Amino acid sequence: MRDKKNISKEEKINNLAELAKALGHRHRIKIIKILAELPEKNKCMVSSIVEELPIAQSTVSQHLKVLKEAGWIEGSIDGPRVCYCLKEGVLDYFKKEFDRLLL
Amino acid sequence: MRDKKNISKEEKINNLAELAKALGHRHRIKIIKILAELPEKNKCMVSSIVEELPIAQSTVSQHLKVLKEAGWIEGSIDGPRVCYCLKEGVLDYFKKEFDRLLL
DNA sequence: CATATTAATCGTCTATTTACGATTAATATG
DNA sequence: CATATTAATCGTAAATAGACGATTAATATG
Repeated sequence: MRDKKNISKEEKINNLAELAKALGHRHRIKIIKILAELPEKNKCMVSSIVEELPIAQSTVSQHLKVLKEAGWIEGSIDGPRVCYCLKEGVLDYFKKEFDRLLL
Repeated sequence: MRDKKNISKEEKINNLAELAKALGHRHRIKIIKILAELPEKNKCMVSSIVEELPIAQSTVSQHLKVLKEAGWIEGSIDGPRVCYCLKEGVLDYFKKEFDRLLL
């Protein structure tokens, strides 16, 4: 989900596939869920996410990278911390693309 | 998406993850698209799907297996042919679960 | 019954994914 | 400045995924 404008149908399929693939792991769904449940516009630091998952910090970091590269989340630096949040509108974007492609 | 009733939240996450993971490949999205665009209640034989994809028959067969096991599609035997269709209501089911879990 | 058609499965190869601990880099703090 | 905190990256191991051609199994058909 790099750029939403001017992309071909084929690219839309690749796009949706990449988003779906990134969604396709229980720990990553959990991460998205955590971020989706944050109060409006809030961000969540990595250590909080790590606490909520039964896997190592380095593994969480890898999952965050997958989600970021697919376009689900974005991070920002806050001192020695890094905070993540869902990309604006990404839940709707995913559903919309799913609909447009398959319904 | 084996059984939609009486499953825990954790199982719902696994469920959604499995559906999303199966959706997360361009050729499998194409297959779902082909089946989604069939006239009401129609089925599509494997050879037709193979024709529409740039990969070998055996590979298509593997993708169909992934989609079937995740609960996206079902197959029925018709003479020497096998015909597939989307599982009834699966597109809505996926969207509903996505919403329930993440919105 | 022999042959053709159709699709699943097998065996194999290569690439990717998922996990971990260890290390590194960046920033805060005493 | 030395140390602590935080998160990314590295290296690695094991498992899974995705592709192929060859084979198999099941059913139709001449």
